[in-house]
Parts: sequence; C-alpha cells; structure tokens
Amino acid sequence: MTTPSHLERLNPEQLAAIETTEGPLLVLAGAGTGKTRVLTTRFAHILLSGRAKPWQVLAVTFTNKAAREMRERISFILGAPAEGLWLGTFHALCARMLRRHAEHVGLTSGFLILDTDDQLRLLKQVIEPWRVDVKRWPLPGLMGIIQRWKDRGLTPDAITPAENVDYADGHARAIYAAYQTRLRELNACDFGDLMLHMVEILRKHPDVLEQYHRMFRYILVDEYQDTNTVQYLWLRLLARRPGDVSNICCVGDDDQSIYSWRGAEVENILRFEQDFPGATIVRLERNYRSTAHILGAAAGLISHNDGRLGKTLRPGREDADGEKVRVVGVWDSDAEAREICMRIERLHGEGHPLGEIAILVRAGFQTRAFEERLVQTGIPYRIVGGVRFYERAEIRDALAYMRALVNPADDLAFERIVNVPKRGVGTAALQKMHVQARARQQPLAPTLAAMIEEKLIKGKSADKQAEFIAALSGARATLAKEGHVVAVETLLEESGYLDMWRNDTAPDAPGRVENLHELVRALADFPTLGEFLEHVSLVMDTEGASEEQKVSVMTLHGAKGLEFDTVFLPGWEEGVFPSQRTLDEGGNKGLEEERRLAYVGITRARHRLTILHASSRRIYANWQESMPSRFLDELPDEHVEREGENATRQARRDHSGLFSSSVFSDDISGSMSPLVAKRRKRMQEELAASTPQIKVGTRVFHQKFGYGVVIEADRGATEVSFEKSGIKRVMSSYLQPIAD
DNA sequence: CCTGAACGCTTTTTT
DNA sequence: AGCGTTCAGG
Repeated sequence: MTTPSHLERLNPEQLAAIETTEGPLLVLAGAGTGKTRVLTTRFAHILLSGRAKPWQVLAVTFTNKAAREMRERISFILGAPAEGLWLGTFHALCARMLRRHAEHVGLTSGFLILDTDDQLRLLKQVIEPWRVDVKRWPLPGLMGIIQRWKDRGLTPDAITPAENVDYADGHARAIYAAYQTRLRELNACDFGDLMLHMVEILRKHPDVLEQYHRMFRYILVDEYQDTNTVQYLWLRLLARRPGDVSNICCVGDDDQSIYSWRGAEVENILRFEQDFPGATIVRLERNYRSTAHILGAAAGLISHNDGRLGKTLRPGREDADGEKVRVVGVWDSDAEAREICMRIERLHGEGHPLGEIAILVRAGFQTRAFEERLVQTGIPYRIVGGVRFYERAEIRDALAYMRALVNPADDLAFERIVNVPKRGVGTAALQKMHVQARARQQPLAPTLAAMIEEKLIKGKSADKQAEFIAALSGARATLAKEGHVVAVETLLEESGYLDMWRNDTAPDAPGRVENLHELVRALADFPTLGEFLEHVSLVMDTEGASEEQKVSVMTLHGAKGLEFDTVFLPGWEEGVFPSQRTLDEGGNKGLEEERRLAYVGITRARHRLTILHASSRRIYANWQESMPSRFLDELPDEHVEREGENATRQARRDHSGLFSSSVFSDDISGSMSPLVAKRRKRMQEELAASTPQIKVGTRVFHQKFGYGVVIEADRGATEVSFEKSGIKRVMSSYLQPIAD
C-alpha cells in the first residue's frame, strides 16, 4: 500500500497525532514542532479517508487568522476549496449556532453583536439607578468583572454572594443582571454572550444538543491551553456523546499559555485526561524551527516552571547548532535601540531580508525608542498591533452610520453618531429623546424624526438633526436603487461626516479620510451591507497585505505563532520583564506566566537570537537603575554568549560613532577574519554597483523624509538636508537619486 | 454645548 | 513626562 501524499514526510509522532482518529486525543505540541501541519493534515485525513463529511467535523481556533490559514491549507491538501466546514473561531462558530436557536435565550436570529464601545455605552446607561461612583469604580473595571464571569460560564443567577466581588458597593451582580436584561431588550449580544448563551442552550435543550452530537463526529481544537471555562464547557458538551466515543482532538502547549489574565485556564489542558478518560496523549517534541542553542536556552529557561505536563524540545535537524544566543548589556534604552538597529543594519548589509527580523517587547511603551531609532536610521519597519483598522474612531463611526442605515432600530449606533458631527445633541437632548422614545414605544431614530416634525425641537440644532434624518432616509432610498456602496458613500457625504474630517486641521485627519475611503472600497467585496456588517463584527482584523520587506516590532503576546530568522528581545530587566505588576498581582503564578512568555519569545527565533538588558531605564519621569532579569540567569551557560558586561564601556562605544561597527566602515576590518573581511568587501562592492551615484549636491528622495539634497556623502552613511525634515544622517541605500 | 484646566493612569488582547 | 479623559465654568 502506498502512503497518501498528504501523509508523506511526517515523523512518527506527527503521524500518530493524525491517524489516531477515534477517541479523545491530546496533542502536546511544543513550539515549532509542526502543530499546524498536524492539525490541517488530520482534518484532511478524516475527510479523505471517508470517516466524515465536511460538515461533520468541528474545527475551532482562537483567531480569524488561524482559521483562515487552516482553511487555506486544507483546501490545498484537498485540491479544492474547503466549503461547508464548521471551521472558525469559538465566537464565529457560536454566532452561527446561536442564529439557529436564538429564541431559546430570548433573542431573534437577527440579533446584533456589540463591539466594546457599545458595551460600555450600554453599561453606562444600565448602572444609572445604582448611582455608582464611577470615579472609584471605573466602568471598564466593572465591564471586566462581568466579562470574567461570562468567561467562567456564569449567568447572573449563578453568581453566589461569595462570588459577588467587592466592587461597585457589592452591586456588581445586580448590575450584571440588569445589563443582560437590557441586551435582550435590544436583541443584542456581546462577545461573551455568544459562548454563554450557546452553553445555556446546549444544557437546557437536549434536543438541540443531540442534533449537534449527531452532526459533529470529530472535533478539533487549536491552542487548547488558551481556552477559558465557557469555551471548555461548550467543547465538553459537544464532545461527550452518550453511548459513543468522544472524538475530540485538542492541540496545545501548556508552556505557551500566556493569556490567564483574560480568563484562559491552563488547568483545562492539564486536566484533559480526567475530562476525557482513556485519552491518548501524543507529544510533538521534534523542533524543526530553531538551532540547538536556541532550543537549549528555551528548555533551560522553562525547566524552572513547576506543574508542567513535561515536554522537551529536541532539535529535529542535523545542521542545527548555529550561533549561541547572545546576551548583551547596554547602558540605557537609547543604547539598546542603537545597538539593535546597528545589528539590523549589519544583517541587512549581509543580505538578510528585513522581513525575517523581529524586535519583540514585553509592553507597548518599549516600542517608542525603537521606532525613533528605526526612523532615524531609515530602516523600514512596521509596528504590529497598534490601533487596529476597525478600532479607529472614524471606522467605528462609519460602521455605526451603516448600522443605523440598515437597521433604524439600532439605538446604540444611533447614539454614537447622532452628534457626530456636532448637531447640538448633548446629554440633555439625548435624555429627552429617550423619554419620548419610551413613551412612543419606538426606537430613537424614528422618535427624533417625529419630534422634529412636531416641532418639539427648534432652532439651528433642529435643522441639523433634520438633515441627519434626511440623510439616513435618503441613503435608504439609494440603497434600494443603486446598491450599498453608493448608499454608504452618499450617507457619509450627506450627513456631513466626511466633511467633518476634511475640515479638521489635526495632522491625522487626512489619514482618517483615507481610511474611510478604504472602508467603502472593502464594502464592494460583499453582496449586501448586512453581510459586510456581520463579517466586520466577528472578523475584526484586516490583513494588510505586507508588500514590502520590513522589520517587525511587536509585543511578545503578538508574536505568538510567528517565527523569524532573527529575533531581538530587549528589556530583559527586573520590573520590565518579568513585569513588576504581574509579580505584584500574580505572585509565583504570575512569574511562571512571565517565564512562559520569555519561552515564547525565545522560540520565535530560527537562527539568531539576541537578548538585551539595560543598566538604567526611565520609568515614567525619572531614571532608575535596573537589574538584569532573573530569566537571564536561567539560560544555560553552554548555549549563551554574554557581551557588554561593562555597561559603561558599552555606552562609550555606542556614543563614539553611529556607524562605527556597521558593514560600511573599514575601521573594524582589522579585527575581522580575512574571510569575513573579504565577504564584506565583496558586499560593499556589490552595494556600490547596485547603488546609483550619490554625491554631495545630488537631489534625492527618501521614503520617510521626502525630498532633499545631499550635503555630505560617506560610504553608507550620508547627510541630507531634507526640505521638510531638516538635516538627517541616513543610509544611502535608502536614498533614491532624482534626476533634475 | 463648548472650552481649558485638573486629574489620574501608565502590561499583555481576541472576538 | 505625556496623554487622554473628565469636570467646572463661560
């Protein structure tokens, strides 16, 4: 018998994880051990072997990105588009189910899914009767408590007095109940509800549960260590089929559990064997990603954690020794940024693509130093995970306009935009509208229309509000005649929303107008407005096609699941990493999670890993001495090479010349081996040949700084007087000469 | 309703 | 220190 092509070139453990289709299976997949491949191949294998039809397999991921990738890879193996699959995020799958059974929890199938802003606005209204001191008990904190309850699968009635935390004078439970009631009245759900409602339905309606038991013969779960309690309950309900085996396969890595702070329970993965008796456990430990030194460093570090399921990454490749992990001490955060940028320049000069280099930080504030330095040096970069497209104010506003357009009863959308741009609607006016709406038993939008009609509102404000109502109804007419793209364009135009940004003098205003155009463009990909909005509420990411080669700067959390040839891990100092706050709040558990985060960071690197720590760092206002992170001591010496033990000397060297040790200088050639010197010389020559002549006086263009004239030209480093940005030292390889 | 001043916060993030 | 948000007063 010949091996089917999709099962070729798999190691025995991977093969076991794929072919053990019957009965519960836990796949403990270390970083870089081919987890995604196993998951997708297993899925395809179940289909190709005829064990199940596409709709009889439930496959769950955490992010849309993971779901998308999985779908693509399955399509590739099957050689046809993977359609009709129950493959998606926990939330998207629950939303799909809930639309079928919404009436069981007092909703209709057309329920609205709220975003974070809507949730807060609603909560703000709900807490009013309690007169909660929002100074002492901030709304987001309360929202967080409610969300944690939902994460744990607790409905308001399930919250015992003991559970009712000391927040909002002990009213949290009651407020939660009122919030849920209000959501039902609005026929709306927040993200937590999608899971919570489905669990409730599956528990209370055996007929519904049975229907899914019959349908889902196989269940696949990715990143199981990140599941929270409701997600676990949902999976358990679906997997435990009376009189039948649980064909549930969970893939995860307890060493990569880094989301406990948002409700994830590592215990879920640790408890798998008890939950599903007779479970098979497969360990994937052969790592095909990183060098032996990087793996050794990671293994040494993570061995300091207790309560692990136990798993040791082994190099899967023969050629995998490579360089040792470098630990570099520097003076301060500026030196750290300089050091990293210098090394990036050197790597780039040696031909390493920038897209294969990443700087991974513990917290967002650390990115600033790097951003500044990268701009200065002219190295193309991208900060991953800033404000996402769909979270920008202008995008949310525009989406609210669209929601108000398709659904005149969407009060939350209406409230968001009724005074954007300013139409003289403040809290008082809105209050009045609410009173009227309740009296007339109709939503806010028609109420406002009626109030204007009946002259209950007068003056300039009334005119503006009338325009707003007219724009909405006008766009509704356009929607029927000319389609949704034109309708939305018209609405944003006629309502004065686009003009509001066009007339705004803030520096970011033009960008916002551009974003709005991009949003309208995206609209064309969907047949109807409704489908677009459904997509947006569940798939809150835009895969910005990264055309160009750029260095990635992101948080360690954001880097999970990614890999790079070269990784820099700055800020390994006590207080920063491990973070002081985690230590204070989470104690030893917190420390262990920080250590897992460090483990995630290390295992992102394929070939080169450099860890940095600074002797002093500015915390808020003042400079503070900082101690090297305890994690540095936990890296086995045999895999590590330590540099810059004397931070003062390091600082002096850094200041002496920006490009002193870059590939473009000759002055360190003396200390290089002849071979390296020769290779560098060739590189320089190639560079010189490929780089057009840039001399003093040449007019040039730079991606970041615009047009300018060269005032000093060295090899590599060039001083340019830019028209807009003044005099800057930049790399000549990023300059484009402009012919006069 | 809009503006400036005062206040207070400052880890990680998906859906 | 710097930013964003809230509050008091015009």
